Amino acid sequence: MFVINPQDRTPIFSQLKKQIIEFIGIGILKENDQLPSVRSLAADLGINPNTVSKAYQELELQGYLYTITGKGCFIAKTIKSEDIKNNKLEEFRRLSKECYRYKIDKNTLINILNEEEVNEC
Amino acid sequence: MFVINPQDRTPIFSQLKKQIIEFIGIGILKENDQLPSVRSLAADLGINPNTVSKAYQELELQGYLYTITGKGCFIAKTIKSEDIKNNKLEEFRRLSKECYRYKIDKNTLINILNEEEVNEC
Amino acid sequence: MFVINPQDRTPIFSQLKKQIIEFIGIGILKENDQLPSVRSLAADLGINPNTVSKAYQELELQGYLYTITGKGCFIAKTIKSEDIKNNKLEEFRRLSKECYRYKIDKNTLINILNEEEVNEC
Amino acid sequence: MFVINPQDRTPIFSQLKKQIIEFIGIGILKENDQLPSVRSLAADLGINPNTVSKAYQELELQGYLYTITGKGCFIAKTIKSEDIKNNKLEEFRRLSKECYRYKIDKNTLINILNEEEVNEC
DNA sequence: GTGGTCTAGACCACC
DNA sequence: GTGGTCTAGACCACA
Repeated sequence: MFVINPQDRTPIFSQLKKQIIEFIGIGILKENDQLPSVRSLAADLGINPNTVSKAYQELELQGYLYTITGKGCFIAKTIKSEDIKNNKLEEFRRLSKECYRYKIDKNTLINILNEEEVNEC
Repeated sequence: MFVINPQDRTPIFSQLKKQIIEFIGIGILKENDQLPSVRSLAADLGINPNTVSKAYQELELQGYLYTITGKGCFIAKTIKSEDIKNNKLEEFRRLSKECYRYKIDKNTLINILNEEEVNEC
Repeated sequence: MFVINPQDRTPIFSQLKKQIIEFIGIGILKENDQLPSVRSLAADLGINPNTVSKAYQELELQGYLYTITGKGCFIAKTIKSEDIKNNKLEEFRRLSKECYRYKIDKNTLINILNEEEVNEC
Repeated sequence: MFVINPQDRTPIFSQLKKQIIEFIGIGILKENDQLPSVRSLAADLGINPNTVSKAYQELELQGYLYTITGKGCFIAKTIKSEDIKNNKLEEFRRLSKECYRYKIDKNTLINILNEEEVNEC
């Protein structure tokens, strides 16, 4: 389900967090879905359970998960899913602004949007 | 000229590199322009000279700068400007793809493009 | 009768204990009242019978309950009610002290007391 | 400066977090004050640096601190200090409500407030 | 020097 | 079985 790239310089627990947030955003992980257990996921990915635990705990602090000790970790109310989309939109706005500063033409950007829309189908 | 945010988690030398590259891309820094000396820039920004030095060294390795010992650092051929645009476009393509995966509507994205185009004027 | 919040980080058996003690304090549960059986309460609350059992056992150890094997669990002498009030008062004193240390004004605290007194009616 | 009670069942890192938050609330720790380094505090308290680090990191996630890698940890904008007071007030309101439910008289509570106010001076 | 990450391995509480 | 905490010890990046 999740993929860790050891070459990537971003910390393992961050890679994991990012993927979980993405899966919530895309809708693969839904409210009250149970996440794999700390130990099993660690074994699957070949990493230390503490590392998985750290990812889960930070996600809990940020409100993406809730934990029931002795039972497992579960996706929190999907309100967060809207937050995730909004973050993406903010990122998009920032990047658009940057493109304009580099004097990139709006039509060039819209062409890319059209191309990728087709790829997606 | 440059702005450093020490609270930002991205290393200071990276912040500096990024801004120099951006200035080359936008055209504020042109071929053969001289950069401020390591010491003076460090003093201006209130950071360690080693940090400035590290930024300059990496930029030289990547071909953005050339150094003349005893004289200073200078911007290398501005051809890089095109590369930077292309990098931005690739980034834009990647982000668009992601937005579609999040089921964000194309019109929402185009609206943002329109809004930012106006802001830019 | 009892309410369990599995998402709450306090262990379920503690939540249960706390509510039983409160009910004794308020007078809802009186001396010699019978508590629901371990199995039925567990079924009602959708939790593990072991968890209910643990709560009952600890309460018995603390003198709040007595058990008659084969018949069930019963509330012990209600004298405990006074103790509970005193505990609350001690807690109140501790918290008041803390508020003062935080430079919170006495009038602010009295206002809250007045507001809640009205709500209670 | 900080005190760890190993007898206390609450986790060490939580005890530490709590004390730091209190110190911010009381005003002992102010905006931009530097906290002791992870290693030195760990040595002082006789605990593992990782444990201190965990406390600091959670406080950062919650907005109480900011970290400059290579320099240290610093108290964030004191806006948080208001939050801390408000949390105390909420706690006070909850406890007041509870006292009333136990049929504790308002005057009893006000007497305690008066007594503690004197002690504080 | 600073903090950040990771591992290995231990022990605990809860269900 | 679940997650939570802690230690010891290693290595890295940054200033």
